[in-house]
Amino acid sequence: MSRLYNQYCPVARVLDVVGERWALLIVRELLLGPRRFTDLAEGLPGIGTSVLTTRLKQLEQSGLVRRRILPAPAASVVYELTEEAVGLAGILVAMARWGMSLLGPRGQDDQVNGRWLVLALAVTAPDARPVPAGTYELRIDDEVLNIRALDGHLQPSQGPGPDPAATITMSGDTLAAIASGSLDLPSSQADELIAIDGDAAGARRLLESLHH
Amino acid sequence: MSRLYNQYCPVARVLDVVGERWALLIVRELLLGPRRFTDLAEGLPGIGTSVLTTRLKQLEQSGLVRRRILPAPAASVVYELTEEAVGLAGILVAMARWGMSLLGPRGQDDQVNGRWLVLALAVTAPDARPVPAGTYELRIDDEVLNIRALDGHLQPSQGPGPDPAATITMSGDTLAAIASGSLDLPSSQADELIAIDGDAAGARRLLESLHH
DNA sequence: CTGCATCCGCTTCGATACTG
DNA sequence: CAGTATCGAAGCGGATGCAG
Repeated sequence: MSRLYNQYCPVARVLDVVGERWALLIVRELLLGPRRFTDLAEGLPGIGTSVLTTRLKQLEQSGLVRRRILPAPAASVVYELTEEAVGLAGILVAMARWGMSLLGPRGQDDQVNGRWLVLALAVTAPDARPVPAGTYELRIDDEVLNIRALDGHLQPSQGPGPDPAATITMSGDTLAAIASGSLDLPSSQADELIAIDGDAAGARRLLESLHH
Repeated sequence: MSRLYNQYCPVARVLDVVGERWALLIVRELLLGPRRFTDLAEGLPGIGTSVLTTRLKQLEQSGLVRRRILPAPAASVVYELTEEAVGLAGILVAMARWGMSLLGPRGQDDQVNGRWLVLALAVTAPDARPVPAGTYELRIDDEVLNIRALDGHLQPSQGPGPDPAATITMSGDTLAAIASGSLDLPSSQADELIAIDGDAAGARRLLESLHH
């Protein structure tokens, strides 16, 4: 078991469960949908597989993560959040919102990942101009994600979007550049780096909300 | 510097700054007002003074905590949250809300502290029946705290309340018993353990919201 | 190939003792 | 009171090994 604070305090109890290194980032990875062990390891550079194993076991024991074996023919193991863990989303959202102010310019050795920034996008968008309702599919570095927009609220998840209003293709580097503000969105440079198929206006509105 | 994740992700950036052990609990302690080094150490059982020193330096360097020397005649050192850190309150609130479901019955060796539960009180109250507006002073184990209620929102802070509508005196154990549900509030047993001076109805309403 | 377990060098933590 | 010094124990990161 992890080292406990032994405090009768709700905040301390949360930290008992997800306060150790990597734990909340694992939850972040699973927020967009189930993932396999190696996918998680890849999305968490530097974690070390033994720590990942330990954390997954701890999270499973805490009832936050479920280990599930996909039905044939896949037959592989995936990890997914339980219903208990959906409450954690509120914490992640609060962290992501405040963290946007800490993001600053992209550091020398900062890794970039499409799912991280899609999450950031979904969290910051409600503060910006509303995005037209619909599903937007994002293809970022060979990863396919989607965001469902409904009355100002944005729900991100992994996989192709069902009946997308627009499909946006770009690199993670480009998305990071938008987030950092180093790439202006209404620019010819941006048009070269971003391919939009479908509702271009809505897609632009979505991306604009990442940096405002 | 602390070990960084090196991810261009708002959540990871937050964890870079407050993700290490004890960091968020230090912020929790400071949420109710400035505190001295030894007060912090006392409110964080098991921390070890060298870790506390390290964390305070890191938080100061991150611009979240300010080290201030009180004017004469006190002339002692206090630590307080900066304006940057107020955004952290949203994270703590999200954690406290979700953490209430993890709280459960009080464990064998769970420490109890008035400020922790006052924080819990302030966070859960908006979900319950509204508390009449006004300031409520809480005296818990020789610690004096207060909660300002205004249209459903509760703002806790340390020290005596200005012009309190009611003064509530009780032990931390009693407050924990209410939170855990092991002590029913409208009961003769509770009346013996809780002393209310002033607006008893409002005070009861406040305490009721801790367990609903 | 995936999903770990094991080992090792290093860092961090917890606890206590000590100092201006 | 406000820390610094110290030291054993625990945890982490990286590499490697290996079974299904």
